[in-house]
Amino acid sequence: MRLVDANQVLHRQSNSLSEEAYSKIRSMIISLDLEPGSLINEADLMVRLGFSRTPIREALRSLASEKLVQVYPRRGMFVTSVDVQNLTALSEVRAVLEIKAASLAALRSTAADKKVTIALISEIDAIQGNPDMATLIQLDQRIHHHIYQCAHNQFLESSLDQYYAHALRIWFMALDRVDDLAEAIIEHRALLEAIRDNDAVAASTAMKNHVEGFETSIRKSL
Amino acid sequence: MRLVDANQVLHRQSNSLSEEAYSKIRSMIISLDLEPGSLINEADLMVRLGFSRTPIREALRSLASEKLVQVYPRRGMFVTSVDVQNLTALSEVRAVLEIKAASLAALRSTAADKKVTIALISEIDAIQGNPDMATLIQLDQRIHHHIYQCAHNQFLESSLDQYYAHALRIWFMALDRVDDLAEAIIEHRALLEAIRDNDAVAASTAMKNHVEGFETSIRKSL
DNA sequence: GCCGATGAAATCGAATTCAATATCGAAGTC
DNA sequence: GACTTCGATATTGAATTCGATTTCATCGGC
Repeated sequence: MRLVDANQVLHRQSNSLSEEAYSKIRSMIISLDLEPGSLINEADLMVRLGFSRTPIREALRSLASEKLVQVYPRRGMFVTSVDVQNLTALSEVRAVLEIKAASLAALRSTAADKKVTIALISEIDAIQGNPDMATLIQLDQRIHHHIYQCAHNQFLESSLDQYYAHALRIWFMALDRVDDLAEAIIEHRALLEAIRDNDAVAASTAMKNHVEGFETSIRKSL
Repeated sequence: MRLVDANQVLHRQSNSLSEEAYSKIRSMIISLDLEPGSLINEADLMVRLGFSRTPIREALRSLASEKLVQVYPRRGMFVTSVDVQNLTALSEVRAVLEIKAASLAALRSTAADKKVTIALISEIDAIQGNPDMATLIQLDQRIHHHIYQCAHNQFLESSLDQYYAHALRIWFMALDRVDDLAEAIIEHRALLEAIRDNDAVAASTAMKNHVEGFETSIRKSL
Protein backbone atom coordinates (compact mmCIF):
# COMPACT_ATOMS: atom_id res chain seq x y z
CA MET A 1 0.00 0.00 0.00
CA ARG A 2 1.35 3.40 -0.92
CA LEU A 3 0.47 6.88 0.16
CA VAL A 4 -1.66 9.11 -2.04
CA ASP A 5 0.81 11.10 -4.04
CA ALA A 6 0.70 14.86 -4.05
CA ASN A 7 0.15 15.08 -7.74
CA GLN A 8 -3.14 13.30 -7.48
CA VAL A 9 -4.33 15.50 -4.67
CA LEU A 10 -3.48 18.69 -6.50
CA HIS A 11 -5.18 17.28 -9.52
CA ARG A 12 -8.44 16.98 -7.62
CA GLN A 13 -9.42 20.43 -8.83
CA SER A 14 -9.56 19.03 -12.32
CA ASN A 15 -13.11 19.03 -13.49
CA SER A 16 -13.95 17.19 -16.63
CA LEU A 17 -12.03 18.16 -19.72
CA SER A 18 -15.24 19.46 -21.23
CA GLU A 19 -15.70 21.83 -18.31
CA GLU A 20 -12.15 22.99 -18.54
CA ALA A 21 -12.40 23.54 -22.26
CA TYR A 22 -15.64 25.39 -21.70
CA SER A 23 -14.25 27.91 -19.26
CA LYS A 24 -11.07 28.39 -21.22
CA ILE A 25 -12.80 29.02 -24.52
CA ARG A 26 -15.28 31.23 -22.75
CA SER A 27 -12.46 33.33 -21.35
CA MET A 28 -10.89 33.52 -24.78
CA ILE A 29 -14.11 34.82 -26.26
CA ILE A 30 -14.79 37.34 -23.52
CA SER A 31 -11.27 38.70 -23.57
CA LEU A 32 -11.49 39.01 -27.36
CA ASP A 33 -8.68 36.52 -27.80
CA LEU A 34 -11.18 34.96 -30.18
CA GLU A 35 -12.47 37.87 -32.19
CA PRO A 36 -16.19 38.55 -32.48
CA GLY A 37 -17.50 37.28 -35.80
CA SER A 38 -14.51 35.08 -36.46
CA LEU A 39 -14.74 31.49 -37.56
CA ILE A 40 -13.91 28.96 -34.89
CA ASN A 41 -11.68 26.16 -36.04
CA GLU A 42 -12.01 23.03 -34.00
CA ALA A 43 -8.60 21.79 -35.06
CA ASP A 44 -7.02 25.07 -33.94
CA LEU A 45 -8.62 24.86 -30.53
CA MET A 46 -7.58 21.24 -30.21
CA VAL A 47 -3.91 22.13 -30.55
CA ARG A 48 -4.19 25.36 -28.55
CA LEU A 49 -5.84 23.67 -25.60
CA GLY A 50 -4.39 20.22 -26.01
CA PHE A 51 -7.77 18.53 -25.79
CA SER A 52 -9.45 16.18 -28.17
CA ARG A 53 -12.43 16.95 -30.33
CA THR A 54 -15.14 15.68 -28.00
CA PRO A 55 -14.58 18.05 -25.07
CA ILE A 56 -14.00 20.94 -27.47
CA ARG A 57 -17.25 20.28 -29.25
CA GLU A 58 -19.18 19.90 -26.01
CA ALA A 59 -17.74 23.15 -24.76
CA LEU A 60 -18.69 24.95 -27.95
CA ARG A 61 -22.19 23.58 -27.70
CA SER A 62 -22.56 24.95 -24.22
CA LEU A 63 -21.25 28.30 -25.38
CA ALA A 64 -23.73 28.25 -28.23
CA SER A 65 -26.62 27.89 -25.82
CA GLU A 66 -25.50 31.01 -24.01
CA LYS A 67 -25.14 32.82 -27.29
CA LEU A 68 -21.41 33.35 -27.21
CA VAL A 69 -20.95 31.24 -30.33
CA GLN A 70 -23.30 30.72 -33.20
CA VAL A 71 -23.67 27.41 -34.99
CA TYR A 72 -24.33 27.13 -38.68
CA PRO A 73 -24.79 23.40 -39.25
CA ARG A 74 -22.36 21.93 -41.71
CA ARG A 75 -20.79 25.36 -42.13
CA GLY A 76 -19.00 26.00 -38.94
CA MET A 77 -19.21 27.81 -35.65
CA PHE A 78 -18.61 31.52 -35.32
CA VAL A 79 -17.91 33.74 -32.36
CA THR A 80 -21.05 35.81 -31.88
CA SER A 81 -20.51 39.26 -33.26
CA VAL A 82 -21.17 42.40 -31.31
CA ASP A 83 -22.96 45.50 -32.52
CA VAL A 84 -24.88 48.43 -31.13
CA GLN A 85 -28.20 46.58 -31.37
CA ASN A 86 -26.67 43.93 -29.22
CA LEU A 87 -25.65 46.43 -26.60
CA THR A 88 -29.14 47.90 -26.54
CA ALA A 89 -30.87 44.54 -26.20
CA LEU A 90 -28.44 43.39 -23.55
CA SER A 91 -28.74 46.55 -21.51
CA GLU A 92 -32.51 46.37 -21.63
CA VAL A 93 -32.59 42.92 -20.11
CA ARG A 94 -29.77 43.51 -17.71
CA ALA A 95 -31.36 46.68 -16.38
CA VAL A 96 -34.49 44.83 -15.38
CA LEU A 97 -32.75 41.79 -13.97
CA GLU A 98 -29.84 43.48 -12.20
CA ILE A 99 -32.22 45.88 -10.49
CA LYS A 100 -34.36 43.00 -9.35
CA ALA A 101 -31.27 41.20 -8.09
CA ALA A 102 -30.07 44.24 -6.16
CA SER A 103 -33.44 44.65 -4.57
CA LEU A 104 -33.68 40.98 -3.60
CA ALA A 105 -30.12 41.01 -2.32
CA ALA A 106 -30.99 43.85 0.02
CA LEU A 107 -33.97 41.89 1.29
CA ARG A 108 -32.42 38.45 1.58
CA SER A 109 -28.75 38.79 2.48
CA THR A 110 -27.83 36.35 5.19
CA ALA A 111 -25.29 37.07 7.88
CA ALA A 112 -22.67 35.21 5.89
CA ASP A 113 -23.56 37.20 2.78
CA LYS A 114 -23.10 40.43 4.66
CA LYS A 115 -19.62 39.49 5.75
CA VAL A 116 -18.65 39.19 2.12
CA THR A 117 -20.42 42.43 1.29
CA ILE A 118 -18.48 44.26 3.97
CA ALA A 119 -15.23 42.71 2.80
CA LEU A 120 -15.93 43.89 -0.74
CA ILE A 121 -16.57 47.41 0.52
CA SER A 122 -13.19 47.32 2.21
CA GLU A 123 -11.59 46.20 -1.02
CA ILE A 124 -13.10 49.17 -2.80
CA ASP A 125 -11.80 51.50 -0.13
CA ALA A 126 -8.37 49.98 -0.54
CA ILE A 127 -8.17 51.05 -4.17
CA GLN A 128 -5.45 53.64 -4.40
CA GLY A 129 -4.07 55.71 -7.24
CA ASN A 130 -3.79 53.74 -10.45
CA PRO A 131 -4.57 50.10 -9.90
CA ASP A 132 -4.17 47.84 -12.88
CA MET A 133 -7.10 47.11 -15.08
CA ALA A 134 -7.17 43.37 -14.52
CA THR A 135 -7.60 43.85 -10.78
CA LEU A 136 -10.43 46.29 -11.25
CA ILE A 137 -12.28 44.08 -13.69
CA GLN A 138 -11.86 41.11 -11.44
CA LEU A 139 -13.24 43.09 -8.53
CA ASP A 140 -16.21 44.20 -10.59
CA GLN A 141 -16.89 40.60 -11.50
CA ARG A 142 -16.78 39.47 -7.92
CA ILE A 143 -19.07 42.27 -6.78
CA HIS A 144 -21.70 41.51 -9.35
CA HIS A 145 -21.51 37.79 -8.79
CA HIS A 146 -21.83 38.29 -5.07
CA ILE A 147 -24.96 40.35 -5.54
CA TYR A 148 -26.44 37.64 -7.75
CA GLN A 149 -25.80 35.10 -5.03
CA CYS A 150 -27.29 37.30 -2.35
CA ALA A 151 -30.55 37.37 -4.28
CA HIS A 152 -30.90 33.65 -3.51
CA ASN A 153 -32.64 32.79 -6.73
CA GLN A 154 -30.91 30.24 -8.91
CA PHE A 155 -32.65 31.25 -12.11
CA LEU A 156 -31.84 34.89 -11.64
CA GLU A 157 -28.26 34.06 -10.78
CA SER A 158 -27.53 31.94 -13.81
CA SER A 159 -29.20 34.34 -16.20
CA LEU A 160 -27.26 37.26 -14.84
CA ASP A 161 -24.01 35.33 -14.98
CA GLN A 162 -24.63 34.77 -18.65
CA TYR A 163 -25.54 38.36 -19.33
CA TYR A 164 -22.56 39.58 -17.39
CA ALA A 165 -20.29 37.62 -19.68
CA HIS A 166 -21.72 39.43 -22.68
CA ALA A 167 -21.45 42.78 -20.96
CA LEU A 168 -17.89 42.04 -20.01
CA ARG A 169 -16.98 41.25 -23.59
CA ILE A 170 -18.45 44.52 -24.79
CA TRP A 171 -16.56 46.24 -22.02
CA PHE A 172 -13.32 44.73 -23.27
CA MET A 173 -14.05 46.07 -26.73
CA ALA A 174 -14.31 49.61 -25.49
CA LEU A 175 -11.76 49.35 -22.75
CA ASP A 176 -9.05 51.51 -24.23
CA ARG A 177 -11.49 54.32 -24.87
CA VAL A 178 -13.17 54.24 -21.51
CA ASP A 179 -11.55 56.19 -18.74
CA ASP A 180 -12.74 56.53 -15.19
CA LEU A 181 -12.57 52.80 -14.82
CA ALA A 182 -11.70 53.04 -11.15
CA GLU A 183 -14.46 55.55 -10.65
CA ALA A 184 -16.99 53.18 -12.16
CA ILE A 185 -15.99 50.49 -9.71
CA ILE A 186 -16.10 52.83 -6.76
CA GLU A 187 -19.70 53.56 -7.69
CA HIS A 188 -20.45 50.11 -6.35
CA ARG A 189 -19.76 51.27 -2.84
CA ALA A 190 -23.16 52.88 -2.41
CA LEU A 191 -24.77 49.81 -3.90
CA LEU A 192 -23.05 47.43 -1.52
CA GLU A 193 -23.85 49.65 1.44
CA ALA A 194 -27.52 49.67 0.54
CA ILE A 195 -27.49 45.87 0.36
CA ARG A 196 -25.67 45.63 3.65
CA ASP A 197 -28.30 47.90 5.25
CA ASN A 198 -31.22 45.99 3.74
CA ASP A 199 -32.32 49.09 1.86
CA ALA A 200 -33.97 47.63 -1.22
CA VAL A 201 -35.02 50.94 -2.70
CA ALA A 202 -31.56 52.45 -2.45
CA ALA A 203 -30.01 49.31 -3.86
CA SER A 204 -32.38 49.38 -6.82
CA THR A 205 -31.67 52.97 -7.71
CA ALA A 206 -27.93 52.52 -7.27
CA MET A 207 -27.96 49.54 -9.60
CA LYS A 208 -30.18 51.37 -12.07
CA ASN A 209 -27.69 54.20 -12.24
CA HIS A 210 -24.84 51.79 -12.63
CA VAL A 211 -26.29 49.79 -15.51
CA GLU A 212 -27.51 52.87 -17.32
CA GLY A 213 -24.16 54.51 -16.78
CA PHE A 214 -22.46 51.50 -18.26
CA GLU A 215 -24.57 51.61 -21.37
CA THR A 216 -24.20 55.30 -22.11
CA SER A 217 -20.51 55.17 -21.38
CA ILE A 218 -19.95 52.28 -23.77
CA ARG A 219 -22.27 53.63 -26.39
CA LYS A 220 -20.33 56.87 -26.51
CA SER A 221 -17.12 55.02 -27.20
CA LEU A 222 -18.34 52.58 -29.84
CA MET B 1 -34.87 20.12 -64.14
CA ARG B 2 -37.45 18.82 -61.74
CA LEU B 3 -39.67 20.45 -59.23
CA VAL B 4 -38.77 20.38 -55.56
CA ASP B 5 -40.55 17.41 -54.13
CA ALA B 6 -42.76 17.75 -51.14
CA ASN B 7 -40.87 15.26 -49.08
CA GLN B 8 -37.74 17.31 -49.23
CA VAL B 9 -39.56 20.47 -48.28
CA LEU B 10 -41.17 18.81 -45.32
CA HIS B 11 -37.88 17.29 -44.43
CA ARG B 12 -36.26 20.69 -44.27
CA GLN B 13 -37.22 20.73 -40.62
CA SER B 14 -34.68 18.01 -40.07
CA ASN B 15 -31.90 19.68 -38.21
CA SER B 16 -28.94 17.77 -36.99
CA LEU B 17 -29.55 14.66 -34.94
CA SER B 18 -28.32 16.52 -31.89
CA GLU B 19 -30.97 19.18 -32.39
CA GLU B 20 -33.65 16.60 -32.87
CA ALA B 21 -32.58 14.68 -29.80
CA TYR B 22 -32.51 17.94 -27.88
CA SER B 23 -36.07 18.92 -28.68
CA LYS B 24 -37.38 15.42 -28.18
CA ILE B 25 -35.76 14.93 -24.81
CA ARG B 26 -36.83 18.41 -23.84
CA SER B 27 -40.41 17.57 -24.65
CA MET B 28 -40.15 14.36 -22.69
CA ILE B 29 -38.93 16.26 -19.65
CA ILE B 30 -41.52 19.01 -19.89
CA SER B 31 -44.40 16.61 -20.37
CA LEU B 32 -43.15 14.58 -17.37
CA ASP B 33 -42.52 11.57 -19.56
CA LEU B 34 -39.15 11.72 -17.85
CA GLU B 35 -40.00 12.23 -14.21
CA PRO B 36 -38.48 15.07 -12.21
CA GLY B 37 -35.61 13.78 -10.10
CA SER B 38 -35.23 10.56 -12.04
CA LEU B 39 -31.94 9.22 -13.27
CA ILE B 40 -31.38 9.58 -16.99
CA ASN B 41 -30.04 6.49 -18.65
CA GLU B 42 -28.16 7.21 -21.84
CA ALA B 43 -28.61 3.68 -23.10
CA ASP B 44 -32.36 3.93 -22.59
CA LEU B 45 -32.59 7.15 -24.54
CA MET B 46 -30.43 5.69 -27.28
CA VAL B 47 -32.90 2.89 -27.92
CA ARG B 48 -35.98 5.04 -27.35
CA LEU B 49 -34.90 7.69 -29.82
CA GLY B 50 -32.83 5.52 -32.10
CA PHE B 51 -29.84 7.86 -31.97
CA SER B 52 -26.27 7.16 -31.01
CA ARG B 53 -24.51 8.33 -27.90
CA THR B 54 -22.99 11.48 -29.33
CA PRO B 55 -26.21 13.36 -30.23
CA ILE B 56 -27.83 12.17 -26.99
CA ARG B 57 -24.97 13.45 -24.91
CA GLU B 58 -24.85 16.77 -26.73
CA ALA B 59 -28.58 17.19 -26.24
CA LEU B 60 -28.31 16.43 -22.54
CA ARG B 61 -25.52 18.95 -22.22
CA SER B 62 -27.67 21.65 -23.76
CA LEU B 63 -30.50 20.73 -21.44
CA ALA B 64 -28.14 20.93 -18.51
CA SER B 65 -27.25 24.49 -19.38
CA GLU B 66 -30.87 25.46 -19.26
CA LYS B 67 -31.28 23.64 -15.98
CA LEU B 68 -33.66 20.96 -17.11
CA VAL B 69 -31.14 18.25 -16.30
CA GLN B 70 -28.47 18.22 -13.64
CA VAL B 71 -25.07 16.65 -14.17
CA TYR B 72 -23.16 14.89 -11.46
CA PRO B 73 -19.83 14.02 -13.07
CA ARG B 74 -19.07 10.31 -13.07
CA ARG B 75 -22.37 9.66 -11.36
CA GLY B 76 -24.99 10.36 -13.92
CA MET B 77 -27.47 12.92 -15.14
CA PHE B 78 -30.76 13.55 -13.40
CA VAL B 79 -33.90 15.31 -14.48
CA THR B 80 -34.05 18.49 -12.44
CA SER B 81 -36.51 18.09 -9.63
CA VAL B 82 -39.29 20.54 -8.94
CA ASP B 83 -40.30 21.94 -5.61
CA VAL B 84 -42.04 24.97 -4.20
CA GLN B 85 -38.79 26.92 -3.89
CA ASN B 86 -38.34 26.37 -7.56
CA LEU B 87 -41.76 27.75 -8.35
CA THR B 88 -41.10 30.82 -6.25
CA ALA B 89 -37.74 31.54 -7.85
CA LEU B 90 -39.08 30.96 -11.31
CA SER B 91 -42.11 33.16 -10.80
CA GLU B 92 -39.98 35.94 -9.44
CA VAL B 93 -37.82 36.08 -12.54
CA ARG B 94 -40.63 35.44 -14.96
CA ALA B 95 -42.73 38.22 -13.48
CA VAL B 96 -40.05 40.79 -14.14
CA LEU B 97 -39.14 39.55 -17.58
CA GLU B 98 -42.59 38.75 -18.93
CA ILE B 99 -43.83 42.15 -17.88
CA LYS B 100 -40.91 43.79 -19.62
CA ALA B 101 -41.58 41.73 -22.72
CA ALA B 102 -45.27 42.66 -22.77
CA SER B 103 -44.41 46.29 -22.44
CA LEU B 104 -41.79 46.16 -25.20
CA ALA B 105 -44.13 44.18 -27.42
CA ALA B 106 -46.73 46.90 -27.11
CA LEU B 107 -44.15 49.48 -28.09
CA ARG B 108 -42.40 47.64 -30.89
CA SER B 109 -44.89 45.40 -32.69
CA THR B 110 -44.48 45.70 -36.43
CA ALA B 111 -47.34 45.49 -38.89
CA ALA B 112 -46.53 41.84 -39.50
CA ASP B 113 -46.46 41.19 -35.76
CA LYS B 114 -49.90 42.73 -35.39
CA LYS B 115 -51.37 40.45 -37.99
CA VAL B 116 -50.31 37.49 -35.90
CA THR B 117 -51.60 39.16 -32.76
CA ILE B 118 -54.99 39.66 -34.33
CA ALA B 119 -55.05 36.08 -35.58
CA LEU B 120 -54.31 34.84 -32.08
CA ILE B 121 -57.16 36.92 -30.68
CA SER B 122 -59.47 35.27 -33.19
CA GLU B 123 -58.27 31.88 -32.09
CA ILE B 124 -59.12 32.71 -28.51
CA ASP B 125 -62.57 33.83 -29.55
CA ALA B 126 -63.02 30.58 -31.41
CA ILE B 127 -62.64 28.55 -28.23
CA GLN B 128 -65.97 26.95 -27.50
CA GLY B 129 -67.27 24.70 -24.75
CA ASN B 130 -64.73 22.14 -23.69
CA PRO B 131 -61.70 22.19 -25.95
CA ASP B 132 -59.07 19.59 -25.28
CA MET B 133 -56.16 20.37 -23.06
CA ALA B 134 -53.44 19.87 -25.63
CA THR B 135 -54.95 22.51 -27.89
CA LEU B 136 -55.18 25.00 -25.08
CA ILE B 137 -51.63 24.46 -23.94
CA GLN B 138 -50.37 24.73 -27.46
CA LEU B 139 -52.23 27.99 -27.89
CA ASP B 140 -50.81 29.34 -24.67
CA GLN B 141 -47.35 28.47 -25.88
CA ARG B 142 -47.83 30.23 -29.16
CA ILE B 143 -49.23 33.33 -27.50
CA HIS B 144 -46.33 33.67 -25.13
CA HIS B 145 -43.76 32.94 -27.78
CA HIS B 146 -45.34 35.51 -30.06
CA ILE B 147 -45.13 38.15 -27.38
CA TYR B 148 -41.46 37.34 -26.83
CA GLN B 149 -40.82 37.82 -30.52
CA CYS B 150 -42.73 41.10 -30.62
CA ALA B 151 -40.40 42.49 -27.99
CA HIS B 152 -37.61 42.31 -30.57
CA ASN B 153 -34.88 41.54 -28.12
CA GLN B 154 -33.02 38.31 -28.71
CA PHE B 155 -31.71 38.02 -25.15
CA LEU B 156 -35.12 38.56 -23.65
CA GLU B 157 -36.65 36.10 -26.07
CA SER B 158 -34.28 33.24 -25.39
CA SER B 159 -34.38 33.71 -21.64
CA LEU B 160 -38.14 33.71 -21.63
CA ASP B 161 -38.29 30.65 -23.83
CA GLN B 162 -36.19 28.85 -21.28
CA TYR B 163 -38.26 30.01 -18.36
CA TYR B 164 -41.45 29.15 -20.14
CA ALA B 165 -40.27 25.56 -20.47
CA HIS B 166 -39.85 25.34 -16.71
CA ALA B 167 -43.20 26.96 -16.09
CA LEU B 168 -44.84 24.58 -18.52
CA ARG B 169 -43.38 21.58 -16.74
CA ILE B 170 -44.71 22.79 -13.41
CA TRP B 171 -48.03 23.38 -15.09
CA PHE B 172 -48.09 19.77 -16.26
CA MET B 173 -47.47 18.62 -12.73
CA ALA B 174 -50.54 20.40 -11.43
CA LEU B 175 -52.66 19.98 -14.51
CA ASP B 176 -55.20 17.54 -13.16
CA ARG B 177 -55.86 19.68 -10.14
CA VAL B 178 -56.16 22.98 -11.98
CA ASP B 179 -59.53 23.84 -13.39
CA ASP B 180 -60.48 26.93 -15.34
CA LEU B 181 -57.81 26.11 -17.87
CA ALA B 182 -59.78 27.66 -20.71
CA GLU B 183 -60.47 30.70 -18.60
CA ALA B 184 -56.76 31.18 -17.97
CA ILE B 185 -56.10 31.19 -21.68
CA ILE B 186 -58.93 33.58 -22.40
CA GLU B 187 -57.28 35.99 -19.99
CA HIS B 188 -54.72 36.52 -22.70
CA ARG B 189 -57.26 38.34 -24.81
CA ALA B 190 -56.89 41.60 -22.93
CA LEU B 191 -53.14 41.23 -23.07
CA LEU B 192 -53.05 40.73 -26.82
CA GLU B 193 -55.45 43.60 -27.36
CA ALA B 194 -53.23 45.91 -25.36
CA ILE B 195 -50.24 44.88 -27.46
CA ARG B 196 -52.20 45.36 -30.64
CA ASP B 197 -53.16 48.86 -29.50
CA ASN B 198 -49.64 49.77 -28.44
CA ASP B 199 -50.77 50.27 -24.88
CA ALA B 200 -47.67 49.38 -22.92
CA VAL B 201 -49.15 50.12 -19.51
CA ALA B 202 -52.22 47.97 -20.07
CA ALA B 203 -50.06 45.18 -21.47
CA SER B 204 -47.80 45.28 -18.42
CA THR B 205 -50.63 45.08 -15.93
CA ALA B 206 -52.38 42.33 -17.88
CA MET B 207 -49.21 40.30 -17.93
CA LYS B 208 -48.57 40.99 -14.27
CA ASN B 209 -51.99 39.65 -13.38
CA HIS B 210 -51.45 36.64 -15.57
CA VAL B 211 -48.10 35.58 -14.14
CA GLU B 212 -49.19 36.20 -10.57
CA GLY B 213 -52.40 34.32 -11.22
CA PHE B 214 -50.41 31.42 -12.55
CA GLU B 215 -48.24 31.23 -9.46
CA THR B 216 -51.04 31.42 -6.89
CA SER B 217 -53.12 28.95 -8.86
CA ILE B 218 -50.31 26.43 -9.04
CA ARG B 219 -49.21 27.00 -5.49
CA LYS B 220 -52.67 26.22 -4.23
CA SER B 221 -52.66 22.90 -6.01
CA LEU B 222 -49.17 21.72 -5.09
C1' DG C 1 -22.47 -12.29 12.64
C1' DC C 2 -20.88 -7.98 11.05
C1' DC C 3 -17.74 -4.95 8.92
C1' DG C 4 -14.34 -4.03 5.59
C1' DA C 5 -11.76 -4.76 1.50
C1' DT C 6 -11.11 -6.35 -3.03
C1' DG C 7 -12.69 -7.47 -7.54
C1' DA C 8 -15.91 -7.37 -11.24
C1' DA C 9 -19.32 -5.16 -13.89
C1' DA C 10 -21.64 -1.24 -15.49
C1' DT C 11 -21.68 3.36 -16.88
C1' DC C 12 -19.71 7.69 -17.92
C1' DG C 13 -15.93 10.56 -20.15
C1' DA C 14 -12.84 10.98 -23.99
C1' DA C 15 -10.77 9.90 -28.33
C1' DT C 16 -10.56 8.14 -32.71
C1' DT C 17 -12.58 6.62 -36.83
C1' DC C 18 -15.96 6.82 -40.38
C1' DA C 19 -19.11 9.30 -43.36
C1' DA C 20 -21.31 13.24 -45.49
C1' DT C 21 -21.48 17.88 -47.11
C1' DA C 22 -19.84 22.24 -48.45
C1' DT C 23 -16.51 25.03 -50.54
C1' DC C 24 -12.91 26.02 -53.55
C1' DG C 25 -10.40 25.36 -57.64
C1' DA C 26 -9.59 23.73 -62.15
C1' DA C 27 -10.97 22.50 -66.59
C1' DG C 28 -13.90 22.54 -70.44
C1' DT C 29 -17.26 24.59 -73.28
C1' DC C 30 -19.92 28.33 -75.05
C1' DG D 1 -12.52 35.34 -71.81
C1' DA D 2 -16.11 34.13 -68.74
C1' DC D 3 -19.26 31.04 -66.73
C1' DT D 4 -20.69 26.61 -65.30
C1' DT D 5 -19.95 22.11 -63.77
C1' DC D 6 -17.45 18.44 -61.78
C1' DG D 7 -14.18 16.74 -58.62
C1' DA D 8 -11.12 16.90 -54.73
C1' DT D 9 -10.09 18.36 -50.24
C1' DA D 10 -11.11 20.01 -45.84
C1' DT D 11 -14.13 20.23 -42.08
C1' DT D 12 -18.08 19.12 -39.60
C1' DG D 13 -21.47 15.53 -37.76
C1' DA D 14 -22.08 10.95 -35.96
C1' DA D 15 -20.77 6.46 -34.21
C1' DT D 16 -17.98 3.29 -32.10
C1' DT D 17 -14.26 2.01 -29.29
C1' DC D 18 -11.18 2.59 -25.53
C1' DG D 19 -10.22 3.77 -20.87
C1' DA D 20 -11.30 5.22 -16.19
C1' DT D 21 -14.08 5.51 -12.21
C1' DT D 22 -17.65 4.25 -9.28
C1' DT D 23 -20.69 1.17 -7.18
C1' DC D 24 -22.28 -3.13 -5.71
C1' DA D 25 -21.62 -7.72 -4.29
C1' DT D 26 -19.10 -11.32 -2.40
C1' DC D 27 -15.60 -13.26 0.37
C1' DG D 28 -12.63 -13.24 4.16
C1' DG D 29 -11.19 -11.83 8.58
C1' DC D 30 -12.10 -10.10 13.06
